[in-house]
Amino acid sequence: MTPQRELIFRSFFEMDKHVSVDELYEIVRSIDRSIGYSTVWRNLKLICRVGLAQEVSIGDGITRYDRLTRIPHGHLFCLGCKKVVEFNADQIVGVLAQTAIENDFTNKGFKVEVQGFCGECRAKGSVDSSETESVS
Amino acid sequence: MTPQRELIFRSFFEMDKHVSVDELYEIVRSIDRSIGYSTVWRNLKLICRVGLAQEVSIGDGITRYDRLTRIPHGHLFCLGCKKVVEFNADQIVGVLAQTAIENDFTNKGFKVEVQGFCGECRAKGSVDSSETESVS
DNA sequence: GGTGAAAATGAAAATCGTTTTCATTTAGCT
DNA sequence: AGCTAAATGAAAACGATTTTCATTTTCACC
Repeated sequence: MTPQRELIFRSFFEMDKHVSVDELYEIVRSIDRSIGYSTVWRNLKLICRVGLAQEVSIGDGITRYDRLTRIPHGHLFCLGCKKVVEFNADQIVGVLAQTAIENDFTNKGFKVEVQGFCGECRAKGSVDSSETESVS
Repeated sequence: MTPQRELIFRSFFEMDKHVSVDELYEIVRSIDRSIGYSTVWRNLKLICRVGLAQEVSIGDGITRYDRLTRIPHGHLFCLGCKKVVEFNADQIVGVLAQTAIENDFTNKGFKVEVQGFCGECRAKGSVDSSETESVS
């Protein structure tokens, strides 16, 4: 356990939101100026590999890292301000587990994401009306 | 409506799986050798913009395009062979809609993805046991 | 407390999918 | 047919991710 790794791990698990490599890089850099970008990247990958986080893409080309808790949750993703709100997915996991079984899959994880606009963005009028109701 | 666009649209909507730009490019190219990559890319973006498809990322860095039907569905994604199986998500949309309302979001779409291993991959033993149960 | 092998780091470069640019062609309207 | 806006194709630009490699550090073992 190098001091760099310790700092990266600590910083990551203290976050209350999904960070990108750049974001975490800036954070650890404010504490230790000498840490390299690739070290941050490699350690985030490591955290994923050992199952403590997972990569999430919200469509803007930037990979973010979502700390995995024992509490199943999904994400509400605001198309306006890019805010991410987590919600409890207890009701959904059962359905998904059943679905996996029915399709002869072993379930190793899931992602549930709802895209939309939050109240603030609706109030600000930053709602792109060209967005169509979509269904995956 | 240019002939290139028509070919790209037709080809895309005939597909029964999610295609990447490269895949669709190869397909239309086997019919019209002169079509450019950027034309395929632009038309896929266009299809998304008008709400007939949506981009999906399954974590391998390649964006695929999922034709939108009126039938809500989720995806079972095999970590072994990368196969994607769709499943009906009727049971889940209600929960998600309710969740959106509770969080003051207007629901514009959703994604439900289950990662795991399909029966074939389990039989072939191509199951990476380092994969941990994960929960988003 | 040394010692050596394996692992981790930092800087830079490579990679590769995506996106833009721009000159040219084409479609669609009158 | 003539005009304008839109679409196309080739190439270049872009940018996040990933690899390379020389150097440093950790850690197990003596």
